[in-house]
Amino acid sequence: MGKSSSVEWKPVSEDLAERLQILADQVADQDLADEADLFQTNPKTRRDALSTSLMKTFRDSGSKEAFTLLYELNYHDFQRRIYHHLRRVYNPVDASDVLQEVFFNVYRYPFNFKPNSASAFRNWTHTIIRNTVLKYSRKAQRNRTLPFDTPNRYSFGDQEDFMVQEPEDTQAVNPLAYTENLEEEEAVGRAWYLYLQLYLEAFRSLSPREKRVLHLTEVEGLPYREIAPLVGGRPANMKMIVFRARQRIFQRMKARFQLFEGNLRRFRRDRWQETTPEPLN
DNA sequence: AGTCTAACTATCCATGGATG
DNA sequence: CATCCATGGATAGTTAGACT
Repeated sequence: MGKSSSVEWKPVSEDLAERLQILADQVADQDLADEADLFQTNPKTRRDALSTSLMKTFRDSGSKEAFTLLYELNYHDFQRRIYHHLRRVYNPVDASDVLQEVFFNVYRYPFNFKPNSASAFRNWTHTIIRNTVLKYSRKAQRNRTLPFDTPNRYSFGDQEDFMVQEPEDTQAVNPLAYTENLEEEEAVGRAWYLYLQLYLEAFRSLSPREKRVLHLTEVEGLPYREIAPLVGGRPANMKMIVFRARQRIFQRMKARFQLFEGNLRRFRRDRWQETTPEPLN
């Protein structure tokens, strides 16, 4: 059962009922039409259920109007819930940034939403709000942290003052750091490319069935119960195929890395011997 | 040796009752 | 009423033993 907010809901647009009706007709969703009617008679208790319906519509159809309506219906309540979470956070966080990020996440990950109850939207967004507040709080914490050896208190004669911890200037560009980052990026890029090459080589050594199951699991993201009928077998068996395939890939990559390391050591030793002059007797 | 199955553990997430 | 927290369901990951 949904815990609808006690905060008075204020209609953002006067033609809400009409817009809901048009949307329900457009996507031919009777459930949405019904929820829109119930909401008209009792906006206080039916907002969660209507939002759940709208979110389902947005997830399935990608309708921008559905998302706009979701925003209009919920942003007051979201703001209130964000402020509630921020009360327990010590670092300075901008509530409007969090609100924006929360709606951005709703927009970006609609496929994560599972409308299995009327309060599904409320519960789902509760988690998003909490996690977003935590994320911003941690970020603020990091930006306020000083190195261990930085004095946070200094004195002038008999006067003492505490150093004000200012947020870092994220816009500032340090040339040395910029060059280091560039070199680091290139090194990471090369390592990643090598890693992918070895993975591909190991993947090719798998049986066609193993390749298919691994692809369906890791690329398509299907659960085992959906993969089982596609390739034949039971879900438990799919687990084992994936488990074994990953083990094989790991073993093969490990062997190749060891070979690679051995060759590198030999190469370095040979070069050292070539370039080092004979000791004088 | 390779494959399948069942059983167990770990983790995530939604839910609903308890609490202040 | 808002929030906390224990609980249970769903799913993934792992292990062990039976089977071919």
